[in-house]
Amino acid sequence: MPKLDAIDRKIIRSLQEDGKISIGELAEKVGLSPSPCARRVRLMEQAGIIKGYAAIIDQKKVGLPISAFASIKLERQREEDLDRFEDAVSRWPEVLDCYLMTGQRDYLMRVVAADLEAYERFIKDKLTRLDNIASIETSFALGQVKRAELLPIAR
Amino acid sequence: MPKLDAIDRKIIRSLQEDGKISIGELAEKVGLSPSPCARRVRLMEQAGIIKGYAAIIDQKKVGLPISAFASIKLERQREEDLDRFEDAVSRWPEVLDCYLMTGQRDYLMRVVAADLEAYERFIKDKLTRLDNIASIETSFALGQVKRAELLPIAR
DNA sequence: GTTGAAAAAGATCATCA
DNA sequence: TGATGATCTTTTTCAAC
Repeated sequence: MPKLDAIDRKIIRSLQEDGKISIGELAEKVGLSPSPCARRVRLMEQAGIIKGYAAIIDQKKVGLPISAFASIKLERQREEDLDRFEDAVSRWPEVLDCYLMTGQRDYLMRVVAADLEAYERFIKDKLTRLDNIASIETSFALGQVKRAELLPIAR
Repeated sequence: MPKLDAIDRKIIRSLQEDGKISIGELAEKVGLSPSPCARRVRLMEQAGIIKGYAAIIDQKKVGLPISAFASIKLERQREEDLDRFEDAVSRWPEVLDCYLMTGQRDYLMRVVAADLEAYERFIKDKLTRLDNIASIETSFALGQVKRAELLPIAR
């Protein structure tokens, strides 16, 4: 894994703020000429540091105002039980974020939905269909205060 | 606010999967010629449906392996108390996600950090400096199972 | 909404320092 | 690792249909 220097970090920062910035502009921002700048970007893409580029969409404006957080406890926590659960989660498009947690609960996931009914359908038709679920606790978000893409990387 | 038809939704879907796809390729994918396709993208950008474009960065690979979830309860919940809290959150780069919640806890936020010490510093130097914090409960993520950008929009 | 063409901007690559 | 310059691709912006 290549080490990141100050210029790499500047590049990452700029690309998180604007993924569509041109190489020329980016190069100018970080104090390089376009070629070496493009080379650094390519290397970071290949190394998986830059995983990809995405348009950021307003959830509400596309009819998905609900974010529900579900805390999930499994009955068994062997490696293969976790893998099976994680495979399922990866396939469900309603689950936007999912973390394996320390402490009481095993997983914390954020599920988006058009309304409460759609969320209930997700729980009933998908989540509870898995054997191995010990408990589910849901809290709903009243609003998104922040969802940032910009990681707090040292300058 | 313009209504989204099936083609708009396809465009959104493609742009979430690859924010850097060219207009030509995108047009082909959604079954349009480039000009109207570019126009639809521009309109959705202006309407704020597409909020922007960002590079997706691997948190671990840039030295930020810790994700901590902090549940926060405020002492007072008047409009202005919430606003003040949300302003602070918006300014703190360590907080990547933050939601206003129903139920017992007022806010749920995800804080990223290089290590536990950095997280503690965030809590001590920033979060607890706010008056109006009644309680903080932290759980740590052992790993990120999923963080998707692709919203589950009806086809 | 489509097509086609021309102008402008951007990406890429070989090469040299 | 960075700079330069030639080349090739893509985007944008028109017009006309």
